Amino acid sequence: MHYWLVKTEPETFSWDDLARETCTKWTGVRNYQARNFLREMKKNDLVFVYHSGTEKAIRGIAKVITCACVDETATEGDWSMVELVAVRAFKTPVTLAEIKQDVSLKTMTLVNNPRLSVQPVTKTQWQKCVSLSS
DNA sequence: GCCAACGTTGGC
DNA sequence: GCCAACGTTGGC
Repeated sequence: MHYWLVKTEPETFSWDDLARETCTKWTGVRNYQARNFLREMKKNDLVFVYHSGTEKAIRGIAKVITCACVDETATEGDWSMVELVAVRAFKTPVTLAEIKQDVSLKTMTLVNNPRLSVQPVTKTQWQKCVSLSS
């Protein structure tokens, strides 16, 4: 059981879009590091969904329903996607500002490498963020 | 294989 | 709108 965080620009694809669908193909990742993390995802792993841009907050939790397979939207190269389903929205989104303020979350990849679109989250970080969200 | 130039992302 | 950080590209 592993924990992850995926980023999305809400103008392009938002948490609400995800929540509306029963199965979302998480396509379009075109970065090797991010792709390799996608490939490590296993069915039932849990995933924070983060909005970049003006919001800069984790909006909710999704679940991996099928692990990595070929991203059919890629016209060239060797890219992967997973399928996700929304589990629940956060009552209170956890903002980047809050995360940066919290000493125990300073090591989150979101803080240290904000450009990475798929990132691992430790169990400790996961639980802390969940506790901030209610 | 190195590195400069360039493009993209994302926070501020 | 700006800029820092990072990744990619291409010339050598």
